[in-house]
Amino acid sequence: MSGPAYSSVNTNESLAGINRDILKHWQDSGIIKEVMEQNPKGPVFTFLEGPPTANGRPHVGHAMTITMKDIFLRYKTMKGFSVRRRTGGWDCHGLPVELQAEKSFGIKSKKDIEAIGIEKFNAYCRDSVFTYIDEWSIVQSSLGYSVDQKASYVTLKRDYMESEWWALKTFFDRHLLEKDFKIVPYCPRCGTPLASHEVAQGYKETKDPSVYVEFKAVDRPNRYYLVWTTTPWTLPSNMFLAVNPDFTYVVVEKANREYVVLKEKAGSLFGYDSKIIGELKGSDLVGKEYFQLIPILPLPGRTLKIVSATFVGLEEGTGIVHIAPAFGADDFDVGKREDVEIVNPVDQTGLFSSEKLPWYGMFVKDADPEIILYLKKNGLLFRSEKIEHTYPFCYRCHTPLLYYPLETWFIRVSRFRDLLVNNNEKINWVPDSLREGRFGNFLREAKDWSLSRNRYWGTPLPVWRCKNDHYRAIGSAKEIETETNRKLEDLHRPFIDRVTLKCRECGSDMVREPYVIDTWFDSGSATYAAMHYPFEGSFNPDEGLPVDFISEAIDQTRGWYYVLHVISSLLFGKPAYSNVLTIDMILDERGRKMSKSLGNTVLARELIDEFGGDAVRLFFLVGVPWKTRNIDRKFITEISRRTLYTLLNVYSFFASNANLDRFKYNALGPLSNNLDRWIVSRANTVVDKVTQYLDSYMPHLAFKEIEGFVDELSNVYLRLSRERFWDSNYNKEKKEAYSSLYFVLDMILRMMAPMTPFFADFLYLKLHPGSRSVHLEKFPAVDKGRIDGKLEEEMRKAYAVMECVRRARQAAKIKGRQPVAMILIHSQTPIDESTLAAIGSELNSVEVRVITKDQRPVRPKVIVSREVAAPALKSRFPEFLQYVEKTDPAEIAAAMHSGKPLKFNDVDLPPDSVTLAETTLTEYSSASEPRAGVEVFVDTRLDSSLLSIGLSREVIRRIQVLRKELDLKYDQKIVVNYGGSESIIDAIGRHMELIKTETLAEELRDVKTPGQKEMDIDGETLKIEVLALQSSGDNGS
RNA sequence: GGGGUUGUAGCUUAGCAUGGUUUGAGCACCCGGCUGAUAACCGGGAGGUCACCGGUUCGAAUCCGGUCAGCCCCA
Repeated sequence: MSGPAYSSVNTNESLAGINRDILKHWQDSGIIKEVMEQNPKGPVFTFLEGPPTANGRPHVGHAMTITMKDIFLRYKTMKGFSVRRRTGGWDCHGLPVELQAEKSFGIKSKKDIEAIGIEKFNAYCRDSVFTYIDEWSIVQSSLGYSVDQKASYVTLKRDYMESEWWALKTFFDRHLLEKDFKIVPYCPRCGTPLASHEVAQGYKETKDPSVYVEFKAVDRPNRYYLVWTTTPWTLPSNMFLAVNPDFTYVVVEKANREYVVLKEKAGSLFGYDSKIIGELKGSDLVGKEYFQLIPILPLPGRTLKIVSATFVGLEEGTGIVHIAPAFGADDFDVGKREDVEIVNPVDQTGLFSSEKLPWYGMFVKDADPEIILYLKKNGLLFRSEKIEHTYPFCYRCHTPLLYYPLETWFIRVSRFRDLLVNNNEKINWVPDSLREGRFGNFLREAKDWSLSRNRYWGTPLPVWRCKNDHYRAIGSAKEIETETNRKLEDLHRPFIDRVTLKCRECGSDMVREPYVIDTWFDSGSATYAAMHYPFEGSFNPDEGLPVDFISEAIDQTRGWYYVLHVISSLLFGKPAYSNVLTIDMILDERGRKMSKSLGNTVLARELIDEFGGDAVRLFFLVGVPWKTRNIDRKFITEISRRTLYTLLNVYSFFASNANLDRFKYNALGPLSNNLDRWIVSRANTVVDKVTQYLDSYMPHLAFKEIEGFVDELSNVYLRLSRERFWDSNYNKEKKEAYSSLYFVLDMILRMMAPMTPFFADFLYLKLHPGSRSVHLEKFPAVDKGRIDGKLEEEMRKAYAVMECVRRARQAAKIKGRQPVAMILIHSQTPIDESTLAAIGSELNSVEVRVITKDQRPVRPKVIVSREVAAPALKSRFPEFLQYVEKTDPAEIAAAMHSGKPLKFNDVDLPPDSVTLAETTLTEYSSASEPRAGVEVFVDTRLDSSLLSIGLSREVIRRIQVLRKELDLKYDQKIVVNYGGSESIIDAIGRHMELIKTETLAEELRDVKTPGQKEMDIDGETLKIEVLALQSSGDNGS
């Protein structure tokens, strides 16, 4: 004989334990690989992993992106897609890695690195990027991330870097990769420019000087241009003043000097009674000459003059801007436009390097006070104060950054703004607002990409140069190998630095430009470089781009999303991806950003160990993914209990009953019972919605739908169906009930498989003892034929009736198990009586009747509005009250409906003096549910026979409680010894058979025994003892 | 300083694109009930200036403008 078909579950099983067991099952039986290789012939769905760096530990935010990605990988697999590029990826290069290496070596500068040797330094970097690879791997697998970790792309690999070289050479040949002299954010202590995202990390509140200085005009003896700056150290390098040609400027007279400032600023600078002696357009000022403010540095062969610039704004300063082309991007552009030679008296360590200056050898920021003093002495200082603002500091050594002119290699992104914007239109952004918002805005003003870094650990820039300034880009390792006749194992520094080439133009030696590239170029190249394109044939941009799906956190809009988009657009002309799901940050329990300094970072591992992967995944599914959310451990428990433990119990209920009846699921045939047809209809409706939500990348809405359905299954369907499952008669309808419950459970588990992969598989395997994994199954398809919208609507109404009955009973203090004689139901829309039958057991009434509006047991009631009627009637008001009380409300109602104003003793009553309402007849207790349009009336008159049944129900329940206390088995037979007050004994006597069947009692004995427990039922006494019957069927376990 | 985004009960949130009874839920809390799957459930209660100010409108959580705060990005 075979055992039970459906194995039992421990309803207290820990989720973390389930996760571990299922993971082991997957690993032992090769299911993970099998899942990833599903549907080889199916339609293709391509994913791309955004590569993290494994030199840090995965935190809760990483867990969330993993969850989001995996949901869609699993969903698409179950929908029959062949999911491609299902691999991880690791970002390996860059300054943060170097920083860790420096710390570990205990060094601080580039000189130190070169003293150690680049080879040794880079070897350390290479190892350190995988410091936490094991922890990442554990987190990924314990979250169920279904990607091939072994196949991960790694940006430090030779093949990967070689593909980037190919791209860079392509750009070089198209004149998109060029060397330029530009202003870059630069750390004078570290001797390197910083990437914009690095700069962003270092903004701090700081106090800086805020000075207004006077530039003397050439054309008018006493005229001065008033200029504001927070960087006095740049004043010796002033080469222009800039005004906005569209603004209006005024000339203010004060202490024998004429000052030119923006009209709007005259009041705040000179007081509102200042003497304005002239007004000029900005364009009138353009071209005017002025004297050098600090006449020390020579300005070769030119005069100083005012230029026009639209970046001059109204908010800050005086409307006249000091321009030092060496120290600001806007300034630099002016210098370039005017075609002047840049004056830069500051060296690469941030010290004044011109011996002519009195501040020679000082760090520029330290020279600020001295310069202010100099200006004051020379009568050029109008005002000097301090302001607080944010300024970028080096995130590594906290030195204030300088905007400094350097030779840098650029990618000419700005020429392709239109292409970038057009390609953006083809992307499905979730949430939609990013397309036009943050991302779109950024594209419209896309800047040239400053690509080169004066550093060590990165993909080397593959450009060589000879002494005659001929340049050549290399697009493959082979190109070098052929030319040098030497094998090139590693493309990194310092090995690549040793490669010299012969110049094709002049024959002289070429050496490599000594830069590495921005590490963002690495990750942004993932589309093609991960496939070693074009050196291998497995990827073809015509078919392989855009990839179908990527998903990252919001900070990647300007990060990975951007670089992917730029590189793909410039290289292949098309967008890199077509669907993007973006999530926002998880904050700490108090809503603060997680940060190392606050020590409030939550590691992914901690959470998973505590709650299990499924519970953690569920937490991410509640609420809108692209809104910040606070981590809430109590809620993680709560959400899994609400859904997963409920399902566990539903299964447990199913399994224990189905096994008793030896039920085995075969197929879902036609259903005769309304409840069964209803829950199956609901299941299909839910599948339909969930499918739509997942297809539009709204996982949270999909889950919400399932969550609500699980509740409905447990608390409506099962609650109302329990009696049917306990029926000893194993008939066709009971089989249908089992089949329905099984069918619905199966659908739910398959829908949840992408969301809670472990738990869904755990129960699925129990439901399908022969199956290998739910993840090898299909996502449930909607059976439109099973959807009955009208029935669903009817059930909603029936459920509302149930709630009303409970409320009405409670108001009349009649317990649920006390039967009543009559319940009347009125519904605004027709209500189907067969649906009401489904809730019959809950109503517990001898008779249930649907009535029309007129049949309701109510009478009209007149309500007098005292605050309206009393002032009109004055002393007659009490008389009026008496009249209303005595008169038939119907009479007053008729008068009100006549349309004429009401009168009382010849006094006109103001409108709204009385209003009509209804009152329920005293024999009934009523309740209504306006949204469902139903109203119920419970007959509160209980005769002795009803009360007697009620009492016997109470007795049954007490016996059941004792059974439970004794921990008896389902089918354990018992004997009951009872006693108590007269009405109880009478009730037991009258309903002996009912009590026996309900409690599995062989015998009820009216005797006094010492073991009897005494209890109180609404003032009546019941004494009772339950004894297990030692029968032959007792097997003791 | 600029751009984006969010702000609804102690907590998690629905509603907002298409304005319309008293802003719905869940958790936690209090009272009552139910319980032969459930740490479940049901009824009731308390808890909301829908961040704030102003505008449009007969009517605003919803549309518009501004302010404040958090977060992201940029300078």
